[in-house]
Amino acid sequence: MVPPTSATGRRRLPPEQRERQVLDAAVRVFSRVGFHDASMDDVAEQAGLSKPMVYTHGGGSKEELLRRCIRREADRLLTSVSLAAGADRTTEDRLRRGLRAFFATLTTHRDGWSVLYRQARTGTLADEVHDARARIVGRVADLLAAELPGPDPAAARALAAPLAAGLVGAAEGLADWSAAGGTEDPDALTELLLGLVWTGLDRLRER
Amino acid sequence: MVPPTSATGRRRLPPEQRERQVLDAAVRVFSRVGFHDASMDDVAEQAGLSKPMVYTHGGGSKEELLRRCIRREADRLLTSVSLAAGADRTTEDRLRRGLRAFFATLTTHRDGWSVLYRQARTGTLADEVHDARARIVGRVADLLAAELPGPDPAAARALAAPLAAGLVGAAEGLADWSAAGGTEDPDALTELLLGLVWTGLDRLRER
Amino acid sequence: MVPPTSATGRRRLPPEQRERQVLDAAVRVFSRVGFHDASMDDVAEQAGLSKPMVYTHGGGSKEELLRRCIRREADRLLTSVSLAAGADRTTEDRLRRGLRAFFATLTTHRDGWSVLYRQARTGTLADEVHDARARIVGRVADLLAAELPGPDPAAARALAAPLAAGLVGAAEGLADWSAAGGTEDPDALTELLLGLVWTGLDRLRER
Amino acid sequence: MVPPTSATGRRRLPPEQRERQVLDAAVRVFSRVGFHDASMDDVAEQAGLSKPMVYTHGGGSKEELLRRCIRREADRLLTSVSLAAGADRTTEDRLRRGLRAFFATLTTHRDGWSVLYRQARTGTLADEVHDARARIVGRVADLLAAELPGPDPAAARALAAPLAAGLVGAAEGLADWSAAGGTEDPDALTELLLGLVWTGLDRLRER
DNA sequence: TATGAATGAGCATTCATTCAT
DNA sequence: CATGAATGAATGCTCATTCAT
Repeated sequence: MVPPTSATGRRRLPPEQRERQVLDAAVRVFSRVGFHDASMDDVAEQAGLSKPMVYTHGGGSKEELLRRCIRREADRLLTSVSLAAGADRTTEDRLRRGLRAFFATLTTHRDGWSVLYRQARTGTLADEVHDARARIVGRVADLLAAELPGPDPAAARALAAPLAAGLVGAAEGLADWSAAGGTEDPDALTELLLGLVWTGLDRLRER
Repeated sequence: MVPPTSATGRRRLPPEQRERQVLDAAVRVFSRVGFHDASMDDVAEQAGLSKPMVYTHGGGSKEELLRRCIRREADRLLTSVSLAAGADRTTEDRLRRGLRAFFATLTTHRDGWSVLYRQARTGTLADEVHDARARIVGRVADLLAAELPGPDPAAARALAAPLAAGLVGAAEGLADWSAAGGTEDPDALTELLLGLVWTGLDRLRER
Repeated sequence: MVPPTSATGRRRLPPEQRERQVLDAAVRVFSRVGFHDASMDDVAEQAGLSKPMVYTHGGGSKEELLRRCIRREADRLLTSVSLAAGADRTTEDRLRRGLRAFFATLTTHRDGWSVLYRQARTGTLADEVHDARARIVGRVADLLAAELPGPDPAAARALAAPLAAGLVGAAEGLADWSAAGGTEDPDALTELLLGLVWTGLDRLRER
Repeated sequence: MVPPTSATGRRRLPPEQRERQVLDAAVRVFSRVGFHDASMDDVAEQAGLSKPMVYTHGGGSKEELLRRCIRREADRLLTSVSLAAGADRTTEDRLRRGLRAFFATLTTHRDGWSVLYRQARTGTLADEVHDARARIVGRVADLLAAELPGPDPAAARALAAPLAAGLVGAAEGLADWSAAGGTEDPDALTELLLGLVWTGLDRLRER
């Protein structure tokens, strides 16, 4: 009469846990073989569930499943960076802490990073990815805008937007370099990026 | 009696023109709907050719077709940047000219850029894309290494590599911002990026 | 409330029945239009199933499907002949009964015979067919070798092999003749063949 | 002004030679990879001609090309056997000589034999192959009918038909055995077959 | 005449998705 | 709730065949 509480915990899990189970599997599979080359069977197998379960708890379609993966990973990254950059004194410190959180999250959740940055940058889901990245860039832009001097906040915001885009792009570039064999130490990556964008190449070369 | 010299040019073209025709169509289609969601029928239709022509002049498989697209667009970008950055006096000038060429090429060949940077970052062709980007980053690293002072060239190279990765990433981020509604003026983009990486955020904010 | 037990039996059948269903259809289609000219669509339609079912229960590829057909039909023939020839007294009787079973099986399963003897005698599957036929010839050779006198069993085997090849070939030739309008009566066919190979043309003509 | 009489003899051959060239190539290619797996490109390449030439001189379609190959090889075999069996005294001698010619032709023209006996025994061309073989069987039946005693020629013919079918089948079976590693000596093959069908297994085992 | 170049049409195979249980 | 079994719809690729030269 007691429901089987086997090691796998097969039966009767609350929906939230099921969704997490499904998303975890999806993120892992998508990051490994790529969204298009991954089959729903693969996801189901990775999750240890049947395919209909994946559909039930994954949004009902493969595309929606990826969408949810992207959202979750973007949120994770955003939250992490926001929290870290939150309450420090100097701009440089806030930048440093934010970047460190960025790199640390990447390193810890490589699968999520891969789903967020390598999948589906064209096609139907391009917008989703674009939005996810835009949120991050926007948050960084907020940060920068608050620091840029001048009487006109609108002008500061207008300048901050492309700077944030470049800054985040630079971080991504460094992340790629890291993944391709560069250091994985978040602190080192952070200092490299600060050297580039904070100090400026100009002064860097005079060192 | 006049041979059909119509715009479509249905019959009897030299192989080089055919290949260009096929690659042009492929780049366009791949950039619009994405490699995986694009069918060879789509490419053929876009090219105004039959599918066998696409196979004959496109390398024999869909994957090889994308490979050739990637190579062509990477070469285009690399050549453009290399030529522009070539023979100027100051480092800043060379950086400025190189960046300007980078942004100008992107703006002029948005489809190619998309194929190069947004397709196939996972799966079998990931390496091809990675190599293409690595060549560009490598070229930038050469440029930077030559400018960095210090007695040890190896150390300069070691520092230049991540800086180049970050620099190119920043350029890509700005390119995204440009595509998403920011300015398309190569000069403006260049100055933005120079402000970020050359001058440094530090001094930028003191302005 | 009654589950659909219609003749077509569309849903939920045990795998064995499905496999039989698929193989039956394949044998029929292959024998009618030939392996190469038959499409998997044809097989699916003949089976009253969807194409994926044919792949699932037919081995996963067209070639493997034919392979399984060949094996099944060869087994059927071999079993039938072996059982019949088994335990009789005189050599002539055993030969007669074996031949009778051979012809009876052919007549009853013309499609299977066609798949076994007329498909794929070239190409990748030639070996499979060759092996299937060789097993039959080998069994007949065993039979003959046991009857041939002489002290040296190896020599008997060496002589039996080509004789068996000829004997089976003669049976096949008669089967063709039968299919082309000759009698289909297994007994009559058997006597004809016995007259040829047992009595010998020599004495036949003296009758 | 003189036409190029290069080693390959490329230009301006009489149609008959062209047809032979094409058929030779086709027989070779078909026998090597099988009719269905052979492409017209393969045939053209083997012939050292362009594909349109193959169409022009090969009957206009792949199927017709095979048809002509089959006919030619069947004629070759039939002529050879008929000539050999023609004018001898005893039945046994005529049978022996005919068989010898049969085996000799097989051995000498394995490609032709393969085209005749292994290709297209199902599908559209089955009839063609069947007819070719039937002509051979019919000729043998004529031979046998003339030798069978009895007052009624029709009865003799009726008996001769299945016997001939069996006899030719036996020869084919031996030919297969020969190709699979048995002796290739026509005389040995002939004696084996004579032992089987002329003397009879009955007396063979008393030896 | 002889051919390089072009295509229409077909076919094996794979999955995302959904019932019947 | 959970699933094994089933399928509709695509898609990559090939090849016999035919023009334009």
